[in-house]
Amino acid sequence: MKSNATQKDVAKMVGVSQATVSLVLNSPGSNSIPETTVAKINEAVRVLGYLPNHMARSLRTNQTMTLACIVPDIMNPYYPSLVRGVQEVAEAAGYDVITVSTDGQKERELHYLNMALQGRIDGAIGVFFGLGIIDLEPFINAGIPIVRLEASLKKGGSISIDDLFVDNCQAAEDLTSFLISKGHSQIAMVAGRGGPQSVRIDGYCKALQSEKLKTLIQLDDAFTEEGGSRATVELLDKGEKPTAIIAANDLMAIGVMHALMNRGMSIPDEIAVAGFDDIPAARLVSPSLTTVTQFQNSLGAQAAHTLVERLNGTAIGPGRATQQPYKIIERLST
Amino acid sequence: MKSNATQKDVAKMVGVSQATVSLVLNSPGSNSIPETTVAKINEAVRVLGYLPNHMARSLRTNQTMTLACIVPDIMNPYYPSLVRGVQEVAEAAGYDVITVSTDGQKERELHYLNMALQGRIDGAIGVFFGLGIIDLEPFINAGIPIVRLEASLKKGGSISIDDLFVDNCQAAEDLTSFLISKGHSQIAMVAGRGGPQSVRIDGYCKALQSEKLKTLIQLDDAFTEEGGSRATVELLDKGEKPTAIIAANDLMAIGVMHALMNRGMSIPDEIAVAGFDDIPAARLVSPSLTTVTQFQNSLGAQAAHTLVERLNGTAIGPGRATQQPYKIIERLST
DNA sequence: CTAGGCTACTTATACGTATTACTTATACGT
DNA sequence: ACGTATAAGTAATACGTATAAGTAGCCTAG
Repeated sequence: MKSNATQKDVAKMVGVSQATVSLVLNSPGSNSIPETTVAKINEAVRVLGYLPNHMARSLRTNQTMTLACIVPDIMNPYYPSLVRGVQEVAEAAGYDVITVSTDGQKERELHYLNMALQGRIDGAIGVFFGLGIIDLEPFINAGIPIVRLEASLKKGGSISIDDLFVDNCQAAEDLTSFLISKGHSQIAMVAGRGGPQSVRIDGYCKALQSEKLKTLIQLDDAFTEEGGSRATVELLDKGEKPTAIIAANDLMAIGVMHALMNRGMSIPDEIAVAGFDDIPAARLVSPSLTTVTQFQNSLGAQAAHTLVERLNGTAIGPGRATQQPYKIIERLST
Repeated sequence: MKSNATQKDVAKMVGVSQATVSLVLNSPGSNSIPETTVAKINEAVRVLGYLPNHMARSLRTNQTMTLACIVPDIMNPYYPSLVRGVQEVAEAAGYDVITVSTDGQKERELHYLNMALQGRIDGAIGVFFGLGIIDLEPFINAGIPIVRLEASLKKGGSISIDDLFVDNCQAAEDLTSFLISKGHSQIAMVAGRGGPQSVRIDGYCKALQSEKLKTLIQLDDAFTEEGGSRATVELLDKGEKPTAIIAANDLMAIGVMHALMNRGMSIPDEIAVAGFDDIPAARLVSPSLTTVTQFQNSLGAQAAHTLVERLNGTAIGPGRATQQPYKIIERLST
């Protein structure tokens, strides 16, 4: 079915040609069509409930007014507010947003980027785990703007891409220093193995080394609550007695808290805990979790802004890597 | 830019007509084109990196292979897993999914549904706060399948729409009965004013009345953690001494827990707390929260399944309202 | 030896729009 | 009265695809 009125129908009703209808609809005011005809066309549009066919228009103009927002997993509590930020800015600029989850798989990341080559989207904002800059090059070369969100400054070489990055190394260093300033000297780190956020471990080490304190890192395979719990149990069973634990993300931090509470340790009196990301649950747990926010909502908004500027030609020239802010949110767990 | 190879380019390279290329690409095997030609075409497709232009194809076929998933707010922790469920099934069936947030505003809900009339999507799955069945009728009549997710059985009258609903009234009754069976007789309910989940209050009342117990309802404007806290404080300040509190959703329940802990009350020993929705934070708080899951992931999958069946004609006939399961998840807060 | 049938295609058209190039009628200045 | 400028449109075309309808050549049955 889906039988909508077309410009032809509108034209027939008014008694003009389809071209005239298109003219009136697309250049409001600035053409030679008199008020009376414009009014008649608008009335017919209203009566017939005419809506432009998006596919036809896109085919003609080669513009879809649609962006892709590509994230690893929409169920990961870090991402929804990022997505929301993208949507807000994009829609204000007249773009619709397709949000997709890739599970960090390279092939799925590629699949969605290929939508651009199929003419389905005009550009993309993405957190890519699988794809490197080399994989993105064909898209850039094809003139498809991509804004990448990264956990650290990436050197793109000669390839021109817009990167938004939060300096997670520095953030981890700051968080660690913050704990040192609170009087802690035995600070452990609990993290997942590999992953794009391993720079957080680097920052942690840097802060401790500059104070000549010793590092204590416990890894687990999973970046989840369970992973955090498991790592903490292992740590304690080794006989370690840190006065503070930094987890590589909030989910792990909450796992750390659970493990500690199970051992009857009180937070923050006996031991402090801090995480990364400021997921919604961070302020909901007891005690509320000290963490580092990356202002995901603004980050998404900024990304969309950058992409839209590329698309409408406001921004030209080579891609730029711009640093985005982070902030330690002190709560009751420290 | 976006200069891709077209079927015409492929045809030219092989030395056949564009129609032949289309034929080969769309009816694999079942036509009169010999193996050798097919092979040559496929090779040219590979060499040129041909990808079908989605807009042109959609214009021609009047199918977009894209669905909309319309939710009030992707940042609300209830929705991501629903969305994920939709995506999984839809993509397996060859459909892409556009996820959008409406903030429950009628106009935005309409805006996104209008994408269907513009030929951008083939169908929609939605949680509609603003739109009633009357508003959806034009879409149904236009042959656009919509699957609606509801918190209770809605009578659609003569209008044929597919509804998936979880009997929230019964769920609330069950949850209340569950607490009664645990020995509670003073059970309060904390809820937001209005909202589509007010049926949960009905279920709560029903359970208590059938046991001749008295109801105690405290309302607040916000369905949030703050709302839950505020309502709890008010309740306690009135001198009420419930032994259990049911909140209208998990966020409020967590607010309730915070308020109680601030008063030095221990959960669940002095007072039990339960919520609805099983958001990710529910198992992360301490004590972990007893709640009611609606199996959002399966719910989304089921919705997508229903929609796909409508789209490919597997399911015909009038719309059906089908009940979906829920389950009480007992955790440590009760 | 010819009608019919098959193979392997090709030609032509339509989807709904945006846009360029063109046309007709009127108005205007001289 | 004539040439030109302007107003108010129209006609034609292209975007890339799917598909219905057609065709040329060959083969086989009768």
